[in-house]
Amino acid sequence: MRNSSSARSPHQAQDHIVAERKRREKISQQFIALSALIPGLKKIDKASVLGDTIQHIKQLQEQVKLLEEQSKRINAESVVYVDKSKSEDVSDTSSNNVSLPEIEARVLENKVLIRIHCEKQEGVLMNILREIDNLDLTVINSSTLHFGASKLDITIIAEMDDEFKLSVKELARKLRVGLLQLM
Amino acid sequence: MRNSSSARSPHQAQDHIVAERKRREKISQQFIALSALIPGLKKIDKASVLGDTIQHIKQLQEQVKLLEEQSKRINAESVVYVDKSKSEDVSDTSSNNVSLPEIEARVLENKVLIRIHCEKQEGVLMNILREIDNLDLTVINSSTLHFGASKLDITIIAEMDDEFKLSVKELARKLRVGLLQLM
DNA sequence: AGGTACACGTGATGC
DNA sequence: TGCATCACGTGTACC
Repeated sequence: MRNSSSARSPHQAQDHIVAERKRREKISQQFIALSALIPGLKKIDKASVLGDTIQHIKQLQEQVKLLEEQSKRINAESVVYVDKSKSEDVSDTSSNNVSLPEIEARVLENKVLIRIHCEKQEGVLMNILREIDNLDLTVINSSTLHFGASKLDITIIAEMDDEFKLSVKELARKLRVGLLQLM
Repeated sequence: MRNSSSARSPHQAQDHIVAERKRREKISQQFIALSALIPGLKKIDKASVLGDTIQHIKQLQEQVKLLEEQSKRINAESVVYVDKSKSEDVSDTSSNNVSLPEIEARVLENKVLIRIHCEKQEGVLMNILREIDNLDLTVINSSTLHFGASKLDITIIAEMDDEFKLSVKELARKLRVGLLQLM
């Protein structure tokens, strides 16, 4: 109604205007602030800001969910737990009980550390050493520890010739190939 | 000006009104959609929605950043390559400096294998053994190999008392806590 | 009552 | 010329 229920004294009307101005200003500022948080925002009209914000939030939430799942996986119980949560998934649901050997290789300058965690078996060490020899590595030190009744934990420190350096990946792969065929 | 520069024919004026209505409706809908994405939102006025959205986005972005860093750490930090045919990417672009010790624990029946790969340092072995003693473990065998000039690779086989069994996770965690405070 | 919040119609501006 | 977007003042409703 033009002027029935809403009677307002002049100062009230002015207050109203000012208040509304302030409200708009606040919202406007937040739109600006929000825009700054949305990457790759080209149009800055309200609808676009809101739309892109919605998309961005969805994307972020999805990403967080994924990363957290991954994080859970890592911290989940496995037979092997490596500190720094840097772990290899060893939990093998589909695997057969005849556990395959685990082979790990590290390279430091021209030295290489090779570690094999495997089933106790006749002649394993010899085969490993032969394999290492094939790779032109010189053994500097080695240790063979018996773990329980059935497992062996072998660690070897070796030296690489300068003219024949390998990446850790290649190394582990070659060792695996060499070892698997005799198990 | 009341009616100088802005002359509008009746249907134009009506179009204007309708268009504006549509625009407002769109924005309004997006506010609703946005509200649904913000957890723990109590007030639903525009200012609050925008404010909480801003906060939520910041929080999400922070979280993503953290998780991604952690993820990088996990996938990159080490030069370790474990077999199981699952290739680890070893490429380390953002590698960090002072490598923390890597602690690994395995449990087999009442035996436990503990392996620590860390910087060469005075008294490391003693501290480890003390820590192991604190955990009521009995050392059966151990090996300390020097890897290059700066690294140590220590492997220990120990026995757990039946009445004090630990999970590998607890074990590694306790060892880490015990070790980190002296590095 | 006094404060807060909203939707509306309207004039202005920029492509 | 139109079309889209905005800020404004205003009426209204809720507590």
